Amino acid sequence: MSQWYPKKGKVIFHVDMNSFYASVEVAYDPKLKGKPLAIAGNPEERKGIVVTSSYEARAKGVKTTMQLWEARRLCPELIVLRPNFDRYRTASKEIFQILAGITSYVQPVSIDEGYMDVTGTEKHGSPIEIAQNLQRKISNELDLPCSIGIAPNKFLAKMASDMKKPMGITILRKRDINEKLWPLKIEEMYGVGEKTAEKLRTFNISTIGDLANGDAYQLKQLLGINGERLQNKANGVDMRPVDPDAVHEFKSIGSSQTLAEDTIDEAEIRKLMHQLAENVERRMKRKQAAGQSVQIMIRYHDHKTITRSKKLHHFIENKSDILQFANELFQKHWNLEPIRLLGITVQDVDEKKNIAKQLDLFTYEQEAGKEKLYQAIDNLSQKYGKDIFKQLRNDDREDKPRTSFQKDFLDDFKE
DNA sequence: TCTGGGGTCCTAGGACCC
DNA sequence: TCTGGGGTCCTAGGACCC
Repeated sequence: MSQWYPKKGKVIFHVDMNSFYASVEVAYDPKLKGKPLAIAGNPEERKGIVVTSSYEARAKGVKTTMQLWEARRLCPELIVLRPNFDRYRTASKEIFQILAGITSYVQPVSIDEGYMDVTGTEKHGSPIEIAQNLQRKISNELDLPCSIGIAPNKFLAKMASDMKKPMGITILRKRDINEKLWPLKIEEMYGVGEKTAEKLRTFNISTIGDLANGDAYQLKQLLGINGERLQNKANGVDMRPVDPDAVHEFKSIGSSQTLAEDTIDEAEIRKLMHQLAENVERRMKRKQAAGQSVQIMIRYHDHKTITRSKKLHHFIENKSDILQFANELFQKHWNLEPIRLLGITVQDVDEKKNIAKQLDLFTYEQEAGKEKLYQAIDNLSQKYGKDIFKQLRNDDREDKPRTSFQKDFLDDFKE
């Protein structure tokens, strides 16, 4: 005899560490417990802004991104520490190891938060019991507080974890959204920032409920594909799976820095470019990665920011290569006005083991040697008109059979 | 005083190919 | 010949998140 079962949905957790950097510092030095604490950039320079603060500091009005001098004015007894990223990375690894004790479907989304798909893990208890145990374990073993949202999908879990802090556990079922989600102001919705909230307000949409029940066609006109997605989420619909591999699919690695003072001094700029290229190289090495385009970012004195990038024909990973292409872009595009910030990012990045799969090793080596040639062809084509040379280059890229002219040219050129 | 630094995803125009 | 449409790649910028 067949029996009807309600189709069971998924159970998704969103685990969110509470004021993570500050909490790690307190766990590391318990004397800080109960005191107003802020983690901030260099207080001597203008980048001295609050990155995170303890709840004691928040009670005095200290907020993330606040200028340090302002935070100190609000809270004179504020203890300020510089960030210690190695410490935070270590704590993060330990947290995710604890989560992995329940299921392998864990997707870290940043250093201090992640999703879990705990569907079918009944042997560890009911969802609420699992959440309580995780929270207790992270607190007992690492002395770190977290909030956990429990829901049928990622979006609702994310919104739920935000509802009770610190050390909260919140369940947000589909049938609860009308009461718990819809009254929230639209800017509290994950994925809605200042600009989008502003646009939505012109449509008289000021709560998540307004968005859920808004005109789908109008929303699409206003926000494109994002309008559709946001409205679905507002209605509790989000099909994105928890993807444990997403963390390995990083796409860019960059480093940028605001200067102590705006500058046009080329020696100083060169020094900073070196530093940035070195940072990028170090982080690429750590991830065993290489990338296929280079982007620079220049922020001028007036805050105007430009990005310029170049796609390469081969993968790069070393400081010298990164610096070379970054410098070329910089020379070409700097308008000689005072610079406030510089950045270098390598894009189209992948782990080297994956690249080796795409390209056999022979090709990989060969590609590296071709870059100079391509560069020269680019130059020549600018000088003599581009058609013949462009064709030449495209044919070469695509490994089409070459005409004898092209072959001769290439051979000539190599010598 | 003009908010740091690390990211992801989307859009839109131009070039180019079919 | 200027006549259309579709698709992909590259580049630059914008919005958003932690």
